[in-house]
Amino acid sequence: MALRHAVLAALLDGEYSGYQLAKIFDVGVSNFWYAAPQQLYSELTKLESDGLISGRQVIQHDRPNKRVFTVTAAGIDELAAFAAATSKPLSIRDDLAVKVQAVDQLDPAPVIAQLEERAADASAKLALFEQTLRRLRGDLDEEAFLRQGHRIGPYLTCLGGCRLEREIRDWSLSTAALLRTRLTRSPEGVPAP
Amino acid sequence: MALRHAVLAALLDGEYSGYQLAKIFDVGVSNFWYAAPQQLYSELTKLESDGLISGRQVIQHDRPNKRVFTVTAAGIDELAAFAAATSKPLSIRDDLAVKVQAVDQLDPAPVIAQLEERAADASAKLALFEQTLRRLRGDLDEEAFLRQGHRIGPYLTCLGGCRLEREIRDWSLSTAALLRTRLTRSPEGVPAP
DNA sequence: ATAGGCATGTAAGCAGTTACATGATTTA
DNA sequence: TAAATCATGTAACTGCTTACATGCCTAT
Repeated sequence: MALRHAVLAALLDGEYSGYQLAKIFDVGVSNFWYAAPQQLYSELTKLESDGLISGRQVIQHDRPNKRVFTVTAAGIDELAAFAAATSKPLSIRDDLAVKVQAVDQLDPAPVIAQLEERAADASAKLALFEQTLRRLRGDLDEEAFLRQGHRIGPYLTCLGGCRLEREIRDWSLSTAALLRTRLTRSPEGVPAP
Repeated sequence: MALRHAVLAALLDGEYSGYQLAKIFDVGVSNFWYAAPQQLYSELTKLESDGLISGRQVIQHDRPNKRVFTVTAAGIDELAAFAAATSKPLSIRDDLAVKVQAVDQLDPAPVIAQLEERAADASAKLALFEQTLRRLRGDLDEEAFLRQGHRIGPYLTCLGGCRLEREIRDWSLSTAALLRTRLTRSPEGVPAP
């Protein structure tokens, strides 16, 4: 049970099809849960047969038809039970950090390049999240929205996503810059360990 | 191929046994890779039979004997190839964020409690990482160490871990505080969506 | 026509989690 | 003597990733 609740939470925002959810989960639902399309299609099937969501066919004329899903009362109950239970610790897995960890015994050039890419990706994601925040709060400013708005959950998680992306961007840039400096200071072969 | 390289990178710091690695990976190796003990024991077996690490028995009199491992030349090659290849995107999975996302339709009390726990955990982890930083840089200040030190990889990833934990702590605290405020303002039942 | 976005799946394989199992030694 | 720490595994299961497969509609 893992994706299950993330999908239920995402469907609280409204009706979505598997394809639409795939796009949402591709950016990671405000950064805290990634899922591949294939996972979603099979999870939706299971959730529906468990009665936690219900699907509805939408006929489209300009493009292929789709099935959109809504959370049922049983689905809300499931979410409530999940929220009350203890959480698994946050899990992070990062290839690039492994490379940085080992960078002293390795050619730093590809690591630097990847850090710079990562920074660019983080900037793009940050921009996306900030746009989402503006969309969610509408005319209100942030403080007013957080005080008065209904449905602030997605806003709060998106704020978390922004924080994270900012740190990733800054860490990646400063790490890349530092490794570059060391490169030029010891042009040929850093002293072997 | 996933844990593989994280283990190799961790073993660059020196010889470790499965049990010692388990403790390192339990905090998440500066936060970027978590692994359960059972994973490590089986991964170490595989890595050794692939010739990427080599084990050595250490006889201990005060406690059970252990086997410690070192990265072989082939292991370094493997890491180099890994570092040069493109990275998988950073992956995050966070139960608690799912709960926050859904918090509008749920009882917020347990979510608030968990956010506060999370903040406390993050503070503790931050303190631990800052201690690691001091240990790694020894007498030098950070700037000097980063300029002159050999083996700065673990320091850099640990800096990343600190950034992350700080954000987690602050986000958790401000989110918990906000949800509390809304609780007291609408004591009985937030208007149903 | 062909590339790209929309839309939904199946199947196989690999990685990660949970539960179980064992045993020595040290500290309270 | 009971709990905690050190030390290492096996087995079963679940969840995630990768590869493959299909087909519609729109824009170029």
